[in-house]
Amino acid sequence: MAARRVAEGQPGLPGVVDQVLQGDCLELLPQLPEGSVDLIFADPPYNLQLQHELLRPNRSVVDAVDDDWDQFESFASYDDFTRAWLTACRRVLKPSGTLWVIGSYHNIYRVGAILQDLGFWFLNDVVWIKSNPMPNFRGVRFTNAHETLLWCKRAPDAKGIGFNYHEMKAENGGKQMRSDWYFPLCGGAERLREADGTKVHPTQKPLALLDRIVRASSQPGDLVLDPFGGVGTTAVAALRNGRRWLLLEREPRYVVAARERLARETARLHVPLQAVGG
Amino acid sequence: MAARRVAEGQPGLPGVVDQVLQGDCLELLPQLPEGSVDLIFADPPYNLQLQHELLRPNRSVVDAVDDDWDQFESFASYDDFTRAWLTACRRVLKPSGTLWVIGSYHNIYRVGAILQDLGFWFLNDVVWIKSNPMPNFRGVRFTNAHETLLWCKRAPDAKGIGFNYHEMKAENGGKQMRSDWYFPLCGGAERLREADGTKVHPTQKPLALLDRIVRASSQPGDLVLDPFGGVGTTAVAALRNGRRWLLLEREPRYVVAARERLARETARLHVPLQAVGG
DNA sequence: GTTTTTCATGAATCCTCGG
DNA sequence: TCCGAGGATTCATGAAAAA
Repeated sequence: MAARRVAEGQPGLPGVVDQVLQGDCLELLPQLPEGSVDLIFADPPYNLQLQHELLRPNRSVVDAVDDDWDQFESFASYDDFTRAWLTACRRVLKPSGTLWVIGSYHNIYRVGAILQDLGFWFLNDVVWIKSNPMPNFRGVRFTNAHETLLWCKRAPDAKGIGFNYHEMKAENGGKQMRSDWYFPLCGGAERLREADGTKVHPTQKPLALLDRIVRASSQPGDLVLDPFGGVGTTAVAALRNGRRWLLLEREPRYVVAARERLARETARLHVPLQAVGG
Repeated sequence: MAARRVAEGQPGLPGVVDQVLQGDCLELLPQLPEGSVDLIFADPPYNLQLQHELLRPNRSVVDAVDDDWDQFESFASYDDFTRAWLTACRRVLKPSGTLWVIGSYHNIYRVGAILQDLGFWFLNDVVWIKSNPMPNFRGVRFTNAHETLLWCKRAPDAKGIGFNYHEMKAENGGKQMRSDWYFPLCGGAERLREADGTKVHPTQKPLALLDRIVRASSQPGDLVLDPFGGVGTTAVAALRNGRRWLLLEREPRYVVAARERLARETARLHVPLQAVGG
C-alpha cells in the first residue's frame, strides 16, 4: 500500500522517490518527512464554475472541463481545500525550497492571497502566454490568452533559494529571463490520447513549461514534488533534467497513464541517443 | 468644499463631472449617487510590503515591524482598506457598469479575492506586458515585466455590459483582442515632470493603456470614475474619447498637476487639429 | 508523391429581448 | 422569473481528406 511505503522512505525518501503514488494529496502529504522536498509544482483544480453549455459559431459544443474533481460548492469550500493542501505542502518543503502554482483567473487570486496568509513569500508571478488560445466565441470578452504562475519561497526570510539565473539568461538570448513566457498549448504528439483519440487528461500542461520551471528553480539531484501529478508532465521534466521526482495523483486512470509515460521516458533515457530516432 | 459640491450634483452628477475632486475616496465616494457611474478605473496603492509604509483602512500609516504577526497585520489592514473602497465603488456603479483594477503581485491577489468575495464577477484578467521593464539588478529573480489588470462586472448576473468588441478587434489587426497587452512604460514627453526634472507622480500609467480601457469598456457620453486619480491619465483618456469623467485624489500636488493637465487637454481639444502642431 | 482544402478542437466563469 | 425566438459569433494547430 502506498501509505506504508511512504512512511518507510525516510530520510531523503529513498523508498518513494521517482514514483507515482496513488491517493489524495491531503492524505499522502502528511506521511512525507518534514523539510524533504526542494521544489513543488502544483496544478490544482481551477474551480471553473461553468454555468451553461457553450456553442461555437458553427454550433458545435465546446468540450468543457466539467470533471467532478473541479466541482466546489463555494469560494469558501475552495479556500478551505486550498489552505489544506498548501499547508501540507509547506510542511514538506525544505527551508530553502520553493513552490510554484499555476491557475487561471477563476482561482489564482484566491490561491495567491492564501499563499500570503500562510506565510509564503512571492518571488515572481509569471504569465504563460498562449500562442494558440481558444477564442472567445461570443465576442463578448477579450480572448483569454494566458494563465498565471506564482513562484514563492517558504517564508519572507528564507535563504539559499536556488535560481539558475545564468541558465535562464542564456535561454533568453543573453538577456534576463522575464516574467512573460510564451508557449503553445500542449497538443500534437506530446498530448496523451486514448486509442479513440480523446484526451487522457483535460488539462495536460506543455512539457516546455515544466522544463523551464525545473531548470530555473532546482538543481540536479533535487527532489521535485507534484501533489496533483496528473499524467506526469512534471516528472518527465524532472527526469530529463536529472532531478528526482515524486507524483501524487488521486485518479486511477491518470496514475496508470503517468506510470506508462514515465516508463517510456526512463527506457528512452537508457538508449543511446542516435538509436532513439529523430 | 468638495463635499458640498458633490452632494449638490444629483442626479447624473451635472455639478461634478469633468472635475478633479480633492479628498480621500473613502470620504468622497459615499457622497456620490448610487448607480451613477458607467466605468471605474482604479490604481490603488501597491505599497503593501515596503516595510515602512503600511496602511490602515483610513490610509494612515502603520508603524512597520518585521515579524510574522505584523506581516499578517499588514495584510489584514490592507484587506480592510481594499474592501472599503471596493464596496464604496460598487455602490456608485450602475448595474451594467464595470470596474478595472491594476496591480502588481504585491497586492493584486488580495484585491482579486476580495472582488470575488464582494460579489463582483470577473470578465477578464489582462496582463500589461512592459517592453521596457526595470531589470532585476541582483540577478535573483525573473525580470518583473508585467502588471495585472482585473476587469469585472458588478454581479454574476449583471446584463448589458458594453464591450466594444469590433473596435478592439480592428485595433488588433482584425483578430480578437487578447488578454496580453503590450505597452512601454510611461516616459518621454508623456511623463509629467517638475521643473527640476523629477517625476510628478511615481507610478504614472501610460495613456495608451487607459485609452484602450476607456474605448473597450465605455461608450461616448458615459461617466468614467477614477477613485485614485493621480495626475489624471484616466481623465485624459476619457476626455479624448468623448466620455465624461470624475477624478478623486487625496494628494494636493497631484490634484494641482491633474487640473493643469486637464486644462491643457481641454484647450487642445478646442483648437483646430492643424493648429496643435504635429 | 505533393499540395491544398476541410475539419476538429483547446482549463470558457461567452447574449438580448419580449412575453 | 422563466422560456423561446432572434441574431451575432472563432484563432492557431494539426490531422485527415481531397485535388
